[in-house]
Amino acid sequence: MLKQKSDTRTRILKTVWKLMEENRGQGVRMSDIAKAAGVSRQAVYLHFDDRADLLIATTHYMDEVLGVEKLLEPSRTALDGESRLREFIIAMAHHYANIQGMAQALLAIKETDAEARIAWDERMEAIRHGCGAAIDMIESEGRLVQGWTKDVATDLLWSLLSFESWDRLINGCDWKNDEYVAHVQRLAEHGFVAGQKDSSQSA
Amino acid sequence: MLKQKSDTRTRILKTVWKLMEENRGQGVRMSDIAKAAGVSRQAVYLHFDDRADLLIATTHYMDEVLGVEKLLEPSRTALDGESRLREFIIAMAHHYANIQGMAQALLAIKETDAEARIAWDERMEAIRHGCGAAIDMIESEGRLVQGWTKDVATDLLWSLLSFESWDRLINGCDWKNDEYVAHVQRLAEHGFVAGQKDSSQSA
DNA sequence: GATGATATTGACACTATGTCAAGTTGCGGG
DNA sequence: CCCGCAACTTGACATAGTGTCAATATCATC
Repeated sequence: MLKQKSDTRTRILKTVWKLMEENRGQGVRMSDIAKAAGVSRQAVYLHFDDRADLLIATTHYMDEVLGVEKLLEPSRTALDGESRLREFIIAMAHHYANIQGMAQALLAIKETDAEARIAWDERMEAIRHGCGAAIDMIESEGRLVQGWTKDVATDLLWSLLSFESWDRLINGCDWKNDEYVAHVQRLAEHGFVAGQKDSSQSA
Repeated sequence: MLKQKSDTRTRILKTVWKLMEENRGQGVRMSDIAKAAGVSRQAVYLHFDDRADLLIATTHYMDEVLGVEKLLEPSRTALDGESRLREFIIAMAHHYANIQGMAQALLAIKETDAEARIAWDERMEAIRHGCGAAIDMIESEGRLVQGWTKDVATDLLWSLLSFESWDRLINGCDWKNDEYVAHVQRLAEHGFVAGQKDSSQSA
């Protein structure tokens, strides 16, 4: 691995991103990446340890470019738990749409590569944290539907908002991303937020 | 591929099952299977076209042994939509616990193998059908929470009851299977079934 | 014009899948 | 008894993709 953040390095990262999006993360070989980036296959190994390292570096690059922090801001600055939850779902939906191909690729190699698994799990943990923050806020307002523990509600919400879930609904059920947002918001609010403006059968 | 349902064939299938459970579906090679079954590696190819074919055959064998039909009976014979949903969730939870390792293995190869993908999708479709049946029944009783389409509710429930979701909650969040059943039932009923005995804030 | 970092080229080792051909074992029927 | 078939073994081989290594080329810059 070379030290500097060279031009070539960035070009490789951009290429990986592009190829992963084009091929939904599947069947992209090291040689494909090299060729598309206009370098030799070995040049890739000059900059990255191995395939896993390359993919992980790409996700970091994407985070940087996409500005994940900024994406989550509306959720973090929300004034009440319900809107925090709503905004978080919006943010996740957009984010997943951006990282789709790479996520699928990472998801695949994490089965066989320990480092990739760690990288993936870290990300999942971050999302879980976001879920937890929303649930905590809802609970602190006394609006968590009775019967839920904060932990249990967080786990369930986390599962509902997982990439796999998004992928199934978007690519398996052909939902549009705004449908995903609307429906998942509805289910999450029904399931976890008490005291909504009607919407259940009580009217 | 040989014709008869020989002893060896069954022994191989049992071995695959066992190894998949032991290793959570990961890193099980054709040679491992052969060795554990006490046959040569080539004997495996005498009975099965390739790895994908073998794994798919194993799932069929498991279905047969586990009696999937019987497992779903309580759900299918339920008298109302709400209990149909509850029973379906119980059945899925048990089933997932039984097929865990194999499911993970299939999940992995379906990315690269078209036939495996088809086999997996078929199973998913069957589960979706079960979700749809419960939702239909709930809707026909006029108890589907307002705002849902049958299709949308089915998709969401299907996603909630996916193997990936179960796996995340059981192996990622360390839930016990009865916790899974209880919590997922609760969320599903809150989300989709109107007119429950209170449980929301209206009291 | 030597130095060091960057890149190329081609050869190679490794792993796992799947294929092929030749040989073995066991068993039932003529 | 032995023919022949089916099931199985053995060992060699092709292939695909990853990762490694060594020798060489390019080029800026001091």
